[in-house]
Amino acid sequence: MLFPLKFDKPAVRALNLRLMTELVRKILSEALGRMGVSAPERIEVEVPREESMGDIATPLAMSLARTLKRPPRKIAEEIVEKIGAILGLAGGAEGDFEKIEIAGPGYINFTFKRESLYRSFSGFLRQGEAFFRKDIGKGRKILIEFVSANPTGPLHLGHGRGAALGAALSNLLAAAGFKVTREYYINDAGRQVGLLGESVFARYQELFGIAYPFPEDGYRGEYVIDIARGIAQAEGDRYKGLEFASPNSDYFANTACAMMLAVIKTDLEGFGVAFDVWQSEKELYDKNEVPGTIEYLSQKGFVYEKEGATWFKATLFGDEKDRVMIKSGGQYTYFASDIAYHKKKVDGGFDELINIWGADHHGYIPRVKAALEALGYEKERLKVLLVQIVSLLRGGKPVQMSKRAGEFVTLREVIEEVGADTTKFIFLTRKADSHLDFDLEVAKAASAENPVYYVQYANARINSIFRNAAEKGFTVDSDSLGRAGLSPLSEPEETRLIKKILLYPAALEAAVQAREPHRITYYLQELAGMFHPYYNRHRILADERELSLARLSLCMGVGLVLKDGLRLLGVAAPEKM
RNA sequence: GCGCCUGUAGCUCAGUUGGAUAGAGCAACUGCCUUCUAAGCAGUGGGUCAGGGGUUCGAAUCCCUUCAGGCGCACCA
Repeated sequence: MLFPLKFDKPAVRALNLRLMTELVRKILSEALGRMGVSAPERIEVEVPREESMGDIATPLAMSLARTLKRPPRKIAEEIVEKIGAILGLAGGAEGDFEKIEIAGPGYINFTFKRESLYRSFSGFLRQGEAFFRKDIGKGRKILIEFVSANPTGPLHLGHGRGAALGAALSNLLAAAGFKVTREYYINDAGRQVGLLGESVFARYQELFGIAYPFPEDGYRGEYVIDIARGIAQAEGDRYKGLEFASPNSDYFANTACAMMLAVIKTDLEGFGVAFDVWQSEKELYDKNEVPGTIEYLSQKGFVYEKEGATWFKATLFGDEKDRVMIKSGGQYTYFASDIAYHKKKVDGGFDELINIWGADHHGYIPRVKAALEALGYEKERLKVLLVQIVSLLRGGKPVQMSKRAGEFVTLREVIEEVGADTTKFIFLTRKADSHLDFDLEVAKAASAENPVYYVQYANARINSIFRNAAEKGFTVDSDSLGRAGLSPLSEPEETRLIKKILLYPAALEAAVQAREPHRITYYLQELAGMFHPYYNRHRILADERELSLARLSLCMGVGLVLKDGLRLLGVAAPEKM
């Protein structure tokens, strides 16, 4: 069943390249229909590398060559012929295309008329943000869990990478019509917090001159002493000389954990990363959700006892071995609470769960997915994004970090040294699963040539132009500029910029679908990389008023996209630099 | 030993989900500020897409294999 072709609808007429690709798809699909060929589910279209190859191209004829058993160019010819007939019928629509031609091994290249591009661009200025947005999510609920660092120490650089990615991805998905919940899971139960508590307890005793044996695997960082001081300040010497046992041990563990968490929250705030929910692991125990979940799995027959421990039959769901939930000593494993946690997530009515984990946890994925499946959910519902290790360098040399001695460079220190925007931008110029070398000297000393400044500077320049334009009596807002005539724009760079801007929604969509914010980063660099040379070659505020107005419109478009993109990445867009 | 990630220009990395002649930024060299911000611009050089096989009209992209780096293979978190 073919859709009705109505090209003169404003929705198609006045929109952007993304819709233009849809227009091309529709035409192609219709052409195939008339040839008696069933169209593929998704007709491939792409932006050709060379400008001379048109604005949009499709390798459709080539991919059909096999099934039709005919030469690609012959197929292309027939498609183009049908398109000619369709456009003739549709009336007015042919006005959008400058030419449609066959090239290379069988590409069909579409070139839009310049006026058509200009019309779309003006529409964009008047529409504003609505132009960028496509409702891809349609209200689907996504829970995105990230950072979730143990509250036993300060955040380090790797956490920062996860934070930057999670925040940007959340922004991106929310902008695309998903209902996003940002969540931090706090591992505030179990052995590690106890160990933190004991470490603090030992330092506390030291403050009063009492030698308390420091726990074997204790936390040796400087911050432990800070916490001990804090407690000494609040409570004085009332714990002096006591044993580390309940209820004192609980007090120290909980207090240390709470204080550490407060530091983490402050650091994340300083990094510009916010969460909607802080989910406590301890709360899962307090509300009996961990034993409850095990019981639930047990009723389904996925649990057994062996050698005094309680096991989950993970192998039934594709994991390589079964996993312990309750140790023979009676304690729950981390995995046990994790099952309960993920049950809570899916029970919350989320259509999709995204976890951002450090790559060193990748071996953990099959068992969590297995647990989800045992709970009755498709494992596809959970998507785990692995963030690779960040190697911290200074001047090309690795910065020594000894976890044993508790010496490591924290996220806060890096932010203080190189700045939050730069740090985020560097994280977001890599895809998550590639290793990342973070060189402090490069990030900082090269700040003049840092890519983040390159992008921000383009926006600052545009704002500077606007200030000057306002002084000269131009009305500088997107609505009035959206009504300016664009026909004075005759430079090839100007058309190129307009096409790039019209491509922004497609870039967003690709980033959303792939769940990869770094695509936005690259897009912005490309856009800025087109604007700076243009600015350098042509005066925006030219002698003729009409030309100035048209160029101001162009600048407005560039600025709007830059600001929107930076905002999604969580990076500032200063008006002056 | 098994599993996952990575390998693209001297360095750091992209590469639109299999398409046309593989890109950018650094670094190197040469130029450009009395005109809207030089955190900028113009120009030059730079490649066995780790190696080898395969799949097909077409491969950096998919499959197999070898090599190299990283990370996992707990009744740890």
